[in-house]
Amino acid sequence: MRAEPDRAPVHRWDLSPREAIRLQRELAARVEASSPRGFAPRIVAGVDAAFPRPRPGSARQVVAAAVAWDLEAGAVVGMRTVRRPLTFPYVPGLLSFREAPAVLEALTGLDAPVDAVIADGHGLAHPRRFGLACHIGVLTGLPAAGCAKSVLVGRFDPPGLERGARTPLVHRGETVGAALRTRTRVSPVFVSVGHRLDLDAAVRLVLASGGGLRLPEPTRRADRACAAARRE
DNA sequence: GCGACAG
DNA sequence: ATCTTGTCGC
Repeated sequence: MRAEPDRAPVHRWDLSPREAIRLQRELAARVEASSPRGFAPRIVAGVDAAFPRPRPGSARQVVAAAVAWDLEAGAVVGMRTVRRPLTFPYVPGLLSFREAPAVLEALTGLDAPVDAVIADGHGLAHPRRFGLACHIGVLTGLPAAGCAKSVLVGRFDPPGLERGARTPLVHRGETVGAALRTRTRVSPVFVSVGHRLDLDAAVRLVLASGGGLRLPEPTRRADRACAAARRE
């Protein structure tokens, strides 16, 4: 994604957990849960982060990667990795404050026109309806979906065993995502809306990006890129 | 008060 | 997420 000349200014990241929660409540109101008219993504970016064990004496860092995947060509058309000092602890529900700063730099540094983003975490399937995917979506303005490997909040019944089978992920009486079988007989992933998408579109995006493996191809590539960037 | 808890 | 030994399957 090419950095826009006049993007909305980003907020600060050096917040206390308490301030972070307050910010989430504010930004949650900006999430749009409907898809753009005629939404037909061609290039989807997968983003991921890793945390190399700190070398004795040095500070912890976060390695983030963004990979642009062309759905039509089935090929990587852009990639970017960044390393930044780690400034926030892992707190369930506040993952974006740990990963998003680096992820956003990798994403905005991508030299390709991104149509949508898939983050490895939740979107609306979050205690305050503002998971990592929402944060990335709202700050970039891009349609975004969350694709997590395990649940943070909500309950679900096991979906059918074939690829594409899905059941609702429900939290406090509302459907916040879907348990989706991306591969026959393999444990489901949890898809939720990040921004500018409805749940069906998010599910379709994940299925369209998953070449038969459990995780979407863009996400796998981003994970692989992080692994490669870890030791450098 | 006791569990649960994305990555 | 990261660490970490052995084990199972293609």
